Amino acid sequence: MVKPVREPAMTDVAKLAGVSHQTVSRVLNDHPNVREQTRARVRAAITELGYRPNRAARVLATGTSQVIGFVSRTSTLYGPAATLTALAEEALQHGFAVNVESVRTLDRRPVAEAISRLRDQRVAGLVVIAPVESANDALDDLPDDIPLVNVDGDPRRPIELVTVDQEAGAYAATTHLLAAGHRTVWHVSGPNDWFDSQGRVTGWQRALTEAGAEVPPLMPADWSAASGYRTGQILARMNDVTAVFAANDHLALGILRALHECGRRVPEDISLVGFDDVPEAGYFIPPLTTIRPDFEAVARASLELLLAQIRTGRRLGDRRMLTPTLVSRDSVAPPHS
Amino acid sequence: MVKPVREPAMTDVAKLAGVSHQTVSRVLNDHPNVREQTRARVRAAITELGYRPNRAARVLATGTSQVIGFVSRTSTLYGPAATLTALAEEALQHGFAVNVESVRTLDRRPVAEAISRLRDQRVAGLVVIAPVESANDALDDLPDDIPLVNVDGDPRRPIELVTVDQEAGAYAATTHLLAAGHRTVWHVSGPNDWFDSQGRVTGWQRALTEAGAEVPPLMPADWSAASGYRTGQILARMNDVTAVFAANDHLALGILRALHECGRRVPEDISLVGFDDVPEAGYFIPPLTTIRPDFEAVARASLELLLAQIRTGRRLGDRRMLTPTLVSRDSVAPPHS
DNA sequence: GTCGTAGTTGTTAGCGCTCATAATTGCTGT
DNA sequence: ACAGCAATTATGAGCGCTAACAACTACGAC
Repeated sequence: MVKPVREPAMTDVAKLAGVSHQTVSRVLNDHPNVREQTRARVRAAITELGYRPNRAARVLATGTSQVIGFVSRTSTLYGPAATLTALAEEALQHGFAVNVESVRTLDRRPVAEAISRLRDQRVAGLVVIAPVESANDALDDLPDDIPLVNVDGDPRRPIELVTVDQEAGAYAATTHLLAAGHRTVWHVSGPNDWFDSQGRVTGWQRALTEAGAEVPPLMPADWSAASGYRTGQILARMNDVTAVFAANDHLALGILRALHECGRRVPEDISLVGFDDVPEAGYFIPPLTTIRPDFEAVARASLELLLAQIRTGRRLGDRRMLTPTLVSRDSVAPPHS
Repeated sequence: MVKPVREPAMTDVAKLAGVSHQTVSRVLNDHPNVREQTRARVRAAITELGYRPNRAARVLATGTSQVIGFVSRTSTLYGPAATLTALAEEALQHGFAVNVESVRTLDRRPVAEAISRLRDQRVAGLVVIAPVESANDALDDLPDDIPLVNVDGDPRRPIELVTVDQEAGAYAATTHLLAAGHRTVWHVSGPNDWFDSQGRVTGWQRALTEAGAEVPPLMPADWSAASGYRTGQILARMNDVTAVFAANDHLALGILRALHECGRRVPEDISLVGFDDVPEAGYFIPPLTTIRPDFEAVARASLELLLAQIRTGRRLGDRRMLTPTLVSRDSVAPPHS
């Protein structure tokens, strides 16, 4: 590991193949106008030497890399994790690698620093998961000559945005509950600085209002099962509650347990709908009816918008809003009067 | 975004500050022997121009980057996701970025290719999550001059390895159940090509054997709640089963639901212990007693071993085995005779 | 036989940085 | 005031690649 011999470079390959380094470069980049025979000789030399092109040199020479920067909060929340893995794989299909910067909080400073580090590496573009305002602020500092896609970000900002239609999802969830015969639906929301939360609240309210149903007070929580549990304990004690829409599945899980402990049955006494369709949602007790966003589609759309920017060289202001679907399972039933 | 002016480079800063580019380099790298006044002038020029150092050029010049390559299977399994985020953050503390390569399968080829791509970028080191044999095979091709840490890999291979002591965890789970008074413990295992699964099976068997308990047949499954559910349906029909150790929490969730549906109560009729302590395990019905590996510690240890290799310039053959702890909740009780 | 042309290959000059080294500066002490 | 020395700063040569252009091959047309 003490560097005894330096790794073979293009010139070494060239020498061995008896051509110029430029020809090697041509072969590597699949340029036309290289005789088949020469190409073969170069290929042979490459494998013989175990040559691997130096990306850094290429980046330096071309001014751009085949790497996409990804910024997200450190967390094991299902959504971001699912988006990341999907994105990495999708990027690979297009010949890009993904460079991840995790930040501990979504405050402006740390997000801006993460972006800055990524830019130092001359990433070809940036995908930022910015579900709260402060993270969006960090994007303001960016010059508009760098390809950028904002996932789950502020819908009011004029940059490329890919997002799940939270409002439509929440609307569907609420309507589904109403359609089952419930007079109204309670909502346990996520942190109120998240756009996701805000959208879900809006959709819930709209569904209620349109249906002429009373809008009960909001039950605020965060995304955790723990806070769902606490909220559930309150819900269980209010006997006019017959239907609840939880802002995500883990919240729903906590609620489920609280209701169970208090002897309120789901769906017989109370109906419940979640959001996210985490892989295990179908195995809750009872299996949870929930809203399923397509995270792979989010990743695909993000990459698409990003590549379009990289290709054309400028912001296009495109947006993609993906409508989630309702997955009906066993946690919803008509109220017993 | 059409590149009208090129980004400022070191020489531009130098010119503005009235020094040589080398002095700028010194300031950037915190070298001593720069007069305070000069340093200030350079700093001023840097901010005035909005200069950002070009990483690629630095990599080219030094032959090494400040980036760590990470290879893992595309998945939303809790363990790998948790390890990744923890690693990314830990790496940052040490001035490293993390470059993620997701692979769709853990077969040798795709893993080897992922590693190869990372090496093209001259990453300073590699962290590979290789929980099955085929992924480990891909590591054999690597020359030993590249820093490497294998997470959850084959314990028999002589490379740096960080792993959770699966066997100890399984042993603790099984013993816990035995200590509650159960005559024996059934085990629902993960995919049998995973080392994690194998270790858990071994630990379970050892605990049983040492206690002189009968070793019941293994119930094979994969990591999913769905397969836990299917297995649980069988378990529920066998009335000599009083205690079950599930290879992970999601499996346990599926089992919980199957048992519930069949009218078998947990823990009154059957006790259950899981593995992983996913954030929501405490909100299952009933709250799940489980084994908690410390994924942050895994990330920390991995980075430590990797940095040691990077520093010293060679493989040290170090290993770290992290003992998980038992988190006792409500899914275990004595059998009623 | 010479010229044009397309197809192929080679040459040169950077990209922006760090390293090794050389040159300069500012202080000592005498 | 000047050698002597350390602290500071400057110079030049790469790192391995690509882009632009130059140059060399055939080969048929004139």
